[in-house]
Amino acid sequence: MSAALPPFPHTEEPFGRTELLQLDTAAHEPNACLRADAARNRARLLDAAARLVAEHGAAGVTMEAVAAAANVGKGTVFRRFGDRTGLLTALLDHSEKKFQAAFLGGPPPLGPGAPPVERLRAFGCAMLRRSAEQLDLQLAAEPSADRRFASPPLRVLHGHVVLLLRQAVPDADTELVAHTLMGYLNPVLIHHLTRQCGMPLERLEDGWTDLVDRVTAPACSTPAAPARRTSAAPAPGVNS
Amino acid sequence: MSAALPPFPHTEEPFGRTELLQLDTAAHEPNACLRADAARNRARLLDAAARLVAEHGAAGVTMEAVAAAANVGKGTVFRRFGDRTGLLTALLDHSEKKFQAAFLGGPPPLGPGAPPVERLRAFGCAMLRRSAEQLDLQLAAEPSADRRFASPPLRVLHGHVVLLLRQAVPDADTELVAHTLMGYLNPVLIHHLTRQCGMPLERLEDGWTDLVDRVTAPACSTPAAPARRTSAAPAPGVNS
DNA sequence: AAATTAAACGGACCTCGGTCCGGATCGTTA
DNA sequence: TAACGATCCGGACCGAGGTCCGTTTAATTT
Repeated sequence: MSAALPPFPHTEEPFGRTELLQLDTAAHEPNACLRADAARNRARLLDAAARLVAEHGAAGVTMEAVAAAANVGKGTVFRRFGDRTGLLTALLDHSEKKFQAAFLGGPPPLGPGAPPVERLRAFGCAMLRRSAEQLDLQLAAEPSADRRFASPPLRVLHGHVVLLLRQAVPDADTELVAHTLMGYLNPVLIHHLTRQCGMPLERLEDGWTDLVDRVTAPACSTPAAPARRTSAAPAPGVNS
Repeated sequence: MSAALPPFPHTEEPFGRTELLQLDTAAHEPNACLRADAARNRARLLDAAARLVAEHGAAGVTMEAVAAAANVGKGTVFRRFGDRTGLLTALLDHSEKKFQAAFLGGPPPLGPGAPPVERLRAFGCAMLRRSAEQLDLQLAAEPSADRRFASPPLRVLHGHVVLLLRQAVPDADTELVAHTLMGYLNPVLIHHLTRQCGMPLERLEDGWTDLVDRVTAPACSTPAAPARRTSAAPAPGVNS
């Protein structure tokens, strides 16, 4: 119906189908097999974009402005990054990679070594703090609807949480619980709570640890939980 | 910095500052004190929009198209509804009102009369089902960032959940927990899970009741919950 | 080194959301 | 009913995202 053939053959796959959990470095290592000029322009563009963001904030990152500032045609920007969110995402990529490395292989309590529940706590707090900076960029990069949850970075994060949850609360629909947890860390929500409602970040962090505790608490005889047809199975559809 | 004076004096307040919880009917009753021609055009526009949505889906609702279909100038559309999301929101308004009435004053288990936890369960399931239809419209009406959480409809929903939570789990930062719960019901997430991952709605419903149970479970000695500086107080900042 | 081809380039062009403002209308007051 | 001010109307206009397609260029083959 709408599955248009790629208008640009080699657009930086806005959101490829990275298979499950694994550092998505390889698939995303940028200047890998790019033609020389392409790589050069990519660098120029990213550089220009960063400059613009520094000068005029995320809102100042106009596709035309970036193109101009990089001495490059508008079409080139779209070819490389697909669309605006693609460009912004690429800008955030560096910080993203660092964070992934931290909770996948770094030292405890974020990385492996600590008990799952504790890692969950650390995970959320780290994300909250990371979002506190970068908030404007993250908001601007927020893709509407579809891609939002399909994006590789989010998939990695989600997958990580699922893994930890499976250890902490095996008897649960971890997929769904993970989405709940991740929802709490949604930049849009964080923005609303901190910037619009004026909540201090500490309160959000407390809320997070409390949430983790509640969600991972042993099911100690909930009073009346009628007819729960809990289907905690891996699920039929394409997971994510 | 950006607080522009209203370009249009009488634009249907996209998102007014309705004070706290209360059926926002009064404040929003549409054709109230509108000039005759304005009211007439408002009706025409809404009608045209509905027609377009029926014919071409939510994506077909272009501001220009609506204006044309209603035999009205483009500016008029913006004057009345502020922007695209305002128009879409107005379209969803009817269903919204019905739903609000149902859980605020309707029969149990949705309305008052049942125990809080049970009402919470019903609430989520009802929302899930309501979203299942209307999904495309809701997605299209989704305002980006800012207004997302400031919108009166969402405030009412959120407020309701807060109220129920205060009864069910007095010792908790209900504000935050409510946001968590509402996050689970986010149309974008529902869309992803049902349409993109192919999860059956039933699974989401099970997930909801399970979530409610976990979150409202009595705090029965969580193993090791170190140094939780739980500040469950009404909170300093502007609540929402 | 010349030929070949896949990919990259660039900018004209389109669409759509949103703004502006001169002129038409409504509702009211005298 | 005549005049007046507040409100509304409409469509020209603007900026930004996104597409197209003819041209240029980097890599590979002969």
